[in-house]
Amino acid sequence: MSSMKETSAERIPAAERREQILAAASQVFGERGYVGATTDLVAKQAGISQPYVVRMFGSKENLFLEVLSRALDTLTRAFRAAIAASHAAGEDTEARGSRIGLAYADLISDRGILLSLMQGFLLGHDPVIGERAREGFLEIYDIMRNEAGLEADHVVTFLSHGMLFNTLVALRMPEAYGVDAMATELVDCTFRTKLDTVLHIFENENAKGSAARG
Amino acid sequence: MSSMKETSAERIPAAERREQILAAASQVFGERGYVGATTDLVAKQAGISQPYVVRMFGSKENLFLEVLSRALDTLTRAFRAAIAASHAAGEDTEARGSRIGLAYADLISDRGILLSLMQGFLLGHDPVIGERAREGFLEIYDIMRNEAGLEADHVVTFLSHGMLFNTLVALRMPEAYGVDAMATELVDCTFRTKLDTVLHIFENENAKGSAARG
DNA sequence: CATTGTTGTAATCAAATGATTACAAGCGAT
DNA sequence: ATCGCTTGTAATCATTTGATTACAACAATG
Repeated sequence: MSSMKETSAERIPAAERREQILAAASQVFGERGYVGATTDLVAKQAGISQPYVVRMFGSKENLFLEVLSRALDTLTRAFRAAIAASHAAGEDTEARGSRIGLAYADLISDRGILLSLMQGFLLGHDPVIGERAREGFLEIYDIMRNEAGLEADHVVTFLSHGMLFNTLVALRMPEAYGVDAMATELVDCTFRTKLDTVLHIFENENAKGSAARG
Repeated sequence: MSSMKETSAERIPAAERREQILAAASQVFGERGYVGATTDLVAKQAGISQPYVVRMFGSKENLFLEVLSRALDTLTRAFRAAIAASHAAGEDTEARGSRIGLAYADLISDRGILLSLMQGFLLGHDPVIGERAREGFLEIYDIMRNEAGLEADHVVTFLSHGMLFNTLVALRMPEAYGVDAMATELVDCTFRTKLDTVLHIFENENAKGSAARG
């Protein structure tokens, strides 16, 4: 459906190949982190050779920065759309916050986006990636504060839930849903309306893993 | 004062050396993550040779697992102490939640603890570390739910704030305090009563870095 | 003082990995 | 067709790094 290994070695325009690599990198970086991901894994996921990945982006660091920027861009775009819709509907800040929350949760459909962001946030010590990650986080805060017009406390609460959301996804806690009672309750209570989507994603992921092994 | 490079090559009992290594590893793993940290960096931080680190724990993975377990243990101990104190004082669940929150925030005095935990949470894909991290997270949830007696929603809100707390520390956002207006407000609003502690820690860290360079 | 176990390191290994080089193969324009 | 640009890989490099080995220094014990 979405992005299997597909396309094995045919000639494809660089711009299109670039998108494939970015999609693959988003998944791999999101799953293994910046250091844990290898350019070879990204290449295999994109169905091309490792040197091509490096040449296309110059370095692994540049590739990650590009993934980070894309993720940030997708997120800010989604937030601004939600804010515009909220303004058009004449909602109060409470409703606006909820609407943005929905937009955020929708991004889970591509795990790579939220997880690559989260992985970036844990790289604060890195001189270049860390700086970019801080900048991105502050941009999100700024949008909610000054474009959505939410109170500081409201934004902090929102971001808090977002971080738990990301953490549970990174932890693969949904895999324990229905297995462990505490996990089930925690996941239930965290993902709420997006529970079905989340469980569906992890089901697919597990099935894929089993198929690969079997 | 706390843990500089100290003790250069003297003979020290294995048990004590073990603690030094664990303290060093907690810092290094918290800062660079499991993959990004090297046994050599841990060794240098502990003031010993790299092979000794590996031999003492068998493998880097075992070392991380031990750091993770220690961090979890410190945290659960602090929580249980707070819960006991709250019960002794006959507080309601609201006050109990606040008290546990204080206990959590106090752990920031050793950045390694919270950051190593957080780094562990992002390793959900790892068969062994991921499993241990899930188990640890659920143990925390279980304590708050069944020992502190908090409602599920209350616990989720609590954990949410904790994850934002950790994320901002990992991002080194406090370094932008007083520099960037948005960052200042965000940090202010997230760390609240622990603001002084947090800023103090980052000041020391920066000073140490400058001293090392200069 | 020899013996034995503990504490520690220098040297080195093998594997992983990001990056580079050289080269091949397709495709469009003249 | 062939020249030149784009798309792609195989082979290889240099570094990093977790782990291993061999050995040294010291301390306790008899």
